[in-house]
Amino acid sequence: MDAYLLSIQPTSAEPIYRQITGQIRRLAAGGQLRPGDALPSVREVAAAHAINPMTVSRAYSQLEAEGVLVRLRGKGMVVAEAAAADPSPRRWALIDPALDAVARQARELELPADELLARLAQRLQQEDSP
Amino acid sequence: MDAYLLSIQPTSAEPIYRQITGQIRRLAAGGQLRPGDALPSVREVAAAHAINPMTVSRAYSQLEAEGVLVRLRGKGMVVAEAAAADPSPRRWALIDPALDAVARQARELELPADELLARLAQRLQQEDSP
Amino acid sequence: MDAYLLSIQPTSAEPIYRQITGQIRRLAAGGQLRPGDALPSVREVAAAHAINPMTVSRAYSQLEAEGVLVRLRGKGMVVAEAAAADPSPRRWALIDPALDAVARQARELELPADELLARLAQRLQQEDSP
Amino acid sequence: MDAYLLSIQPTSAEPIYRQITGQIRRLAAGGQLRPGDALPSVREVAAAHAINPMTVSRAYSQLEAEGVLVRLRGKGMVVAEAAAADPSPRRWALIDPALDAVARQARELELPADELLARLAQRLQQEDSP
DNA sequence: GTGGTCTAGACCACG
DNA sequence: GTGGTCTAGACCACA
Repeated sequence: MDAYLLSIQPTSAEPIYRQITGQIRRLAAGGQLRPGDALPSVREVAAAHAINPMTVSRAYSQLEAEGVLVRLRGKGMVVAEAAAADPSPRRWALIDPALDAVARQARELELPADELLARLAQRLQQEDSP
Repeated sequence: MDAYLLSIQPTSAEPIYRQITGQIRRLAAGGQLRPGDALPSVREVAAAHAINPMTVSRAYSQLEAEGVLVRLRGKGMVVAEAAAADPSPRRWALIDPALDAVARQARELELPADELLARLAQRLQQEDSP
Repeated sequence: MDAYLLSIQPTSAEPIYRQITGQIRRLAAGGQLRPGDALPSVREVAAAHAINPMTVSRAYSQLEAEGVLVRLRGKGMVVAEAAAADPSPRRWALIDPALDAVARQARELELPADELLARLAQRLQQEDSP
Repeated sequence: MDAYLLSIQPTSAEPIYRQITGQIRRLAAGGQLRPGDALPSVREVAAAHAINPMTVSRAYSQLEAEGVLVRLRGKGMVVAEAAAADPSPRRWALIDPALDAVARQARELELPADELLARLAQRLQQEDSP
């Protein structure tokens, strides 16, 4: 995995270390990161995104505690065997909160369901191609 | 408006005051809160949800600064005249970030677009009826 | 809970933050810390043991991620409802690794079982009284 | 001594080189490794457990520095004459820290002494037979 | 008052 | 080379 594949937005309200954990967690659950795949080193990620190594280290440590990554001493972090692509139900569980939030906000804004779905469909297509 | 119409989850990652401002802002933008409508008093909201009155007050003050609410001496806060239901484009802008997040997460999880849309559609229906 | 009830040994091979997490985890599992009990603030613990607040904060955050503690915004950390005293089997699971280590080392050292048990029994009594 | 008699767990929290030094030190103190006994070569151990030869070499060097092993040119490492089975008091000293840890954890978990001793006794028996 | 986050820099442990 | 740990200090967000 390339350090630049992570998308870090330092200005976001979401803490940097949480952006990292969330993305890696989802990439592993979705199968784009497979058991045994090596992750970019803490220093690589830190340099690539101009952030502090400890911030990256914190994210990796948390993923290790969750069982998503395992530490190979002296070699770095790799995706854990136990973190093979999640079965469908567990993957949906990871996106459920975001879907709930969208539905609630749409109801509060009284936005029509059909157009909402159309807008989401458009985004899903756009991001598929590139 | 009834104090209990607000949905507050103290354990959520989203700060309490932001849950309040977000919901009121969207209810006003969507037209469910109309100019002149009275809001529950700070004490009512605080008591109803067992949260700190200062937190509610802070949310109201921020909405006042935004022009969504106005403070009527002795009567409390009411929805501002200028906060009539937003035209469509501005309303969509309020939900765009949440849509972006869903699309990005779905791509990372490699979730199929059709089922994702079906799941969202289901939630939109469910929440419409009750 | 008093900040001084934690036993911190800065010279130990075990990292400080792990000493904290281990002790709190076991005290909650054993019922000496009950759901709702407040923990000493990060700053209190740091001052009491002359360690860096961030070290304490790191331990608390990890316990929150595990579900042992919950954060009450602006108030501090309390023991989670879900962290009521563990049933017996789960508590034993927490000490199993240490028991395994003792048994393995005793076998390697060819130490007699009866005297080993006697020595452990003695320690268990000593620590019970004070 | 056979290379496979060492029990190495690369994922353990205990560093690999320390697993090696600890086991050999205890086997020598307990008399299962006697002065003059040959140890498996660095390459054998490394191959048998799929670990880095440097790690094994480092463990051996440390044991040599302690006087547990001696390096015989062309023959490899053998147990030192001075490393005859330790007298009882010194052997107990090697297991004391582990006993202390068990006692402390048991107290924090509020586990009953009698059952704890029973569980340890069971492990000591089980591991004696095979 | 509470905890959260990040930085900068140091030192260590491991392979 | 790898990650781990800790410190010191700053600033922020929340209640």
